[in-house]
Amino acid sequence: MSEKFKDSVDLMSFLQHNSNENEFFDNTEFPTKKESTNINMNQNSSNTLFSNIHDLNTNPITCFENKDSFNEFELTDDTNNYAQGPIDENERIRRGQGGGNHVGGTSSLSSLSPTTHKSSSSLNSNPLIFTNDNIPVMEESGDKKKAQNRAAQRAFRERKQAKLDSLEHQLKESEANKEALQKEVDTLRKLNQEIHAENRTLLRKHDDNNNNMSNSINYNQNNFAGQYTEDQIIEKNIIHRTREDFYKDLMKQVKVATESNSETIQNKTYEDNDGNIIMTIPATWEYLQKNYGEDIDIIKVLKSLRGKEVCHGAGGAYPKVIIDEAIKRLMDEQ
Amino acid sequence: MSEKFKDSVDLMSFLQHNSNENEFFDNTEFPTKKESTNINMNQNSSNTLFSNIHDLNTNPITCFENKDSFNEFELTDDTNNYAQGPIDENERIRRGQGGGNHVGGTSSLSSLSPTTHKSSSSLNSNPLIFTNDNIPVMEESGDKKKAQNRAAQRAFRERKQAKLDSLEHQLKESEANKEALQKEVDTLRKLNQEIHAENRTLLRKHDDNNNNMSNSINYNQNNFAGQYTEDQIIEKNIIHRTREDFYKDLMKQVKVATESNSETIQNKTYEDNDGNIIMTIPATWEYLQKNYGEDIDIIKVLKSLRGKEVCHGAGGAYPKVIIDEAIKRLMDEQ
DNA sequence: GATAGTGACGTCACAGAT
DNA sequence: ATCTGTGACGTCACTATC
Repeated sequence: MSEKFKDSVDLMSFLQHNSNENEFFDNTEFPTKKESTNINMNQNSSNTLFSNIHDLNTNPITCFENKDSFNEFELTDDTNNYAQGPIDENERIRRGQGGGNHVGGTSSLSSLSPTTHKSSSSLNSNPLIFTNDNIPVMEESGDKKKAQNRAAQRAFRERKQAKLDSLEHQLKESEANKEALQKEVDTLRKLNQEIHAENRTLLRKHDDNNNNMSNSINYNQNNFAGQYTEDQIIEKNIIHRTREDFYKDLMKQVKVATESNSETIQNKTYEDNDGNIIMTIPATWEYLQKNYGEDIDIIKVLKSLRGKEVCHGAGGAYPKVIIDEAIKRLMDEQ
Repeated sequence: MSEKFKDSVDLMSFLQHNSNENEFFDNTEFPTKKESTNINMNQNSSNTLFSNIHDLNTNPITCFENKDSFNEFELTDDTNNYAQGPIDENERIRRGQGGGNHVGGTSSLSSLSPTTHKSSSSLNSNPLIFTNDNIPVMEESGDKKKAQNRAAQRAFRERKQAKLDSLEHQLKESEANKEALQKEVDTLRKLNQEIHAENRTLLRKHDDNNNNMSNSINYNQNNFAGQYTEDQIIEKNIIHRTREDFYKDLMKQVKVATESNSETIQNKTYEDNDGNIIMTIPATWEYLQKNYGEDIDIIKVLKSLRGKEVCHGAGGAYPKVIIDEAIKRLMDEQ
């Protein structure tokens, strides 16, 4: 009963219902020996009541960590507000509900359970209040403890819920980011493919033209004797100019690449005759650093790669397959 | 009390504690009128007990949706397992705990609260069982309902927890994916830049050649009117030829550069504002390899250089002074 | 060593589904 | 009309922390 009305301000209604309730309680599982407890009960109830009113209403701020919790009880007075969201204190009172309906039992009874209950006796500073018969009536601080527990649980639940909400939000955001990134990857890949294709086309055309050119040169040669050297010269000039320009461009590229923090991997990465990607050691380093820099010990990988170099003039190179294998091994180890 | 031991199989211990408890319950808030309730109580308790044993133990599968819930009670028998994870049924019993400790009160009492309680009376098909005195003893289906509620709540909690776990897992995965995608984006972007630069170089080359060609074409044009279209065709061909040649040259040069291992160093070496030579890590590698490849353990040097990186977007670079110092140290060691 | 935090649970109210 | 799912809450046991 004290539990039942613990949070209730409605002392009058409690007192009103009292006699009737006693009628009912005749059939409780725990028959008590005598009377006089009625007075005790009332006394207890009011004690409990007041202590709880103090705990939960007059000074709720002490019970709750954040203002929200507090406002919960201050803002709303809608007693019909069952639908969603936290329930305000009035509503909680109105319902007189919750698992804690220890109807007809004082909290001290809990210490009587066959299970080991240390809390009631060990955790309370003033464990028991005695009537003049020296019969333990109730634990004042036991109820205090209960009030604390209630508040703690409430706060905890709120934190938990907030955490859950945040989690959900994070996930949503992460998924959105992922999608955006995936789109970007697709776009970039496509773009890459296009440019690459263009470059390849240029290359192929170049070869064709080369042939064309030599054909045409031959043709010219056939048709115009003596033009050989001139054609050659022109060709050379063109080549030469091309070379220089190329080199200039290359340098420019390198500069841009360096400045923009974009490395010149292509200089160190190539395909062998079978189409396997081969990376020189510097390229390997870059590759590792770029893609796994935070996650693995690059030097370890390089060490594990030692001796697996394929022939390469510049002091060793590794097939990308081998590198990836080594990375996988190392990551599996971790 | 029936609540207290609702889920308990330990009827004996309950009975043993019974008398003592009655002593204590003398001071409950709800003194009952008479005796004979003792028998009733036992009866009730056993009723309750059995119905709950049935609900929760002998036929637990009816209470829980999934096999996991069921196994919970089958797998573990560790009564000391407080630490984490769900508690098996034995543990639950041992504790005899939970909010539902309606000590000393039957569930029917809840309907006596001043708040409107419809459930007990309206939601139960067989609300009350009467003793031969026609005194309501307990609600058989009330307890049934409670058992159902317990099971439902338990299942719900488990689902909720599973959901939360899954959520966390999803988030983790999503984040990992995100990171991978981000890396891919970076890689692709870089690659794109490179290819694009290459493309641009090609195009510029092309334009240059174009100009060259068009000069000569113009010249030709000047000389041979009406050749315009043919010239255009030629121009196109020539342009292509030039491009291709350019590209070949590019490749050649790159190859030379790579083989001779001389060109690419400068790509990664630069001077800082004070004129100090700074080498990126790949540059360092090349530098070491080229100049000391046979004499020292490059990896050792790199290791000794660790942590001495200066700021460099591409993942670290070392002042040449530092590198040389490290080399000297290592050589002195040997 | 009192207190807060947390895990587990049971109870109730209520909304829907059946 | 009954059952199920869920939100809210309180209680207890235990741990961590100051």
